[in-house]
Amino acid sequence: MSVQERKERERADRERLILATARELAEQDGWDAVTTRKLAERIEYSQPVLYSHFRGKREIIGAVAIEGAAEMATALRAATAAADGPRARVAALARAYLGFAARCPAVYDAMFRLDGGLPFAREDTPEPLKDAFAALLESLGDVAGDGVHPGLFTEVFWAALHGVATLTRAGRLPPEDTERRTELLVDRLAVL
Amino acid sequence: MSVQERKERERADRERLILATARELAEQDGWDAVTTRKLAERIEYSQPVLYSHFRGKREIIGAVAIEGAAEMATALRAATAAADGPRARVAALARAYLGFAARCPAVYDAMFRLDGGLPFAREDTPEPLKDAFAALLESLGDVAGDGVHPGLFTEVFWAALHGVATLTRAGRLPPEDTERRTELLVDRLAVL
DNA sequence: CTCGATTGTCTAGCGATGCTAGGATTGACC
DNA sequence: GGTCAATCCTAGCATCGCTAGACAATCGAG
Repeated sequence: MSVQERKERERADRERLILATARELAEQDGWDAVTTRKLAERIEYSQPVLYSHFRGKREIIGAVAIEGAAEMATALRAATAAADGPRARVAALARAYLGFAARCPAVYDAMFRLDGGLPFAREDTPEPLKDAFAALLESLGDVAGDGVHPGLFTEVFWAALHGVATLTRAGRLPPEDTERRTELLVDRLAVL
Repeated sequence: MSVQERKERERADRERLILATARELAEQDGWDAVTTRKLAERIEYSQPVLYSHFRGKREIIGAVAIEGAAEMATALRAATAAADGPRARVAALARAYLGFAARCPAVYDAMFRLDGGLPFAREDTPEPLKDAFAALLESLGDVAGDGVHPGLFTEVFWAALHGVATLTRAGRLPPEDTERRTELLVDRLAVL
């Protein structure tokens, strides 16, 4: 069975290579620049090989989104763990979220802007996506305020962060005032 | 000079037809379905005619965005004018904004999600875009709270609405609780 | 060790896309 | 009516995501 195992391992390696390369290309020049041809050339295989791993480009985006969700979750938890006091924790969360969006715009797009064919806000939502939301909920649930459902509050806070992130990157909001915007957001939305 | 005038009039008519058709197609099946071929066929001209009016698809999207901004501005002003009291006015504004985004998703995408080649948040930003922001500012400036710059507050409120609108339509947020989310947003962000 | 069968990979190509060059046709003016 | 410029269309380019079918490598049975 060792031959089989080696093959499976190699296949898994190649799949990781595909995702890493796709991500690299996307971060460099955006997802439109991630063509199946360019991707295939980079991994030194022909195009059809990609389709033996993923149904198509959409599924590649979806896979990157899941990867990214896991990373975001740990980034958020790391940021909030280092802060003390609810105010500082929420502020750290917001900064970490926007920092992730600014640092990895392609991954962020895969997660929240593009169609990766993933189910959201459902039972069959992939675990990493649920967990990323859970990471938000952990810090935001406490500051939802009386009579406000923590999940709903988290959704609203998340949406506000998402709006700032996307509008900023799309050039709709000047990036200089990001810090003041997050301060305002934290101070107004969170009940401390 | 009457011949010239007629020609210019016909040209302007055709340009309006192009935009209306593009918008119709986009609202039906999304902007990806708005191909230059399909668009040309619908207006009963050949493809190159489109390029005598617009530099390309991007510029068509930009033109639709400008149209949409004007409509959104009037929709927002109509909604806020009918409300009395600052709380009701802000709530009406939020509802009108999200209503517009839900009713005209393609136009909304053209305005805030896609690349229409338009400059934003600058001096040379097209007037309708500035005016749409002004429409937001008119109702939100009063509830920014002491010591908070009205423009900054408007940006944040807008970003929050934008986040709710896009995440909802992308299937990231269940649409049922939209009303509760806007209530929360209004109550927390606005200083009454 | 040989020889089918299976697995893996690649070449080549399909239908679409946005966009454009260059020829044809129309229509205004003298 | 003839000339010329403006107008429009046919045809095609490069590129896209994706796939069929040929080819080569590998495996297991005799």
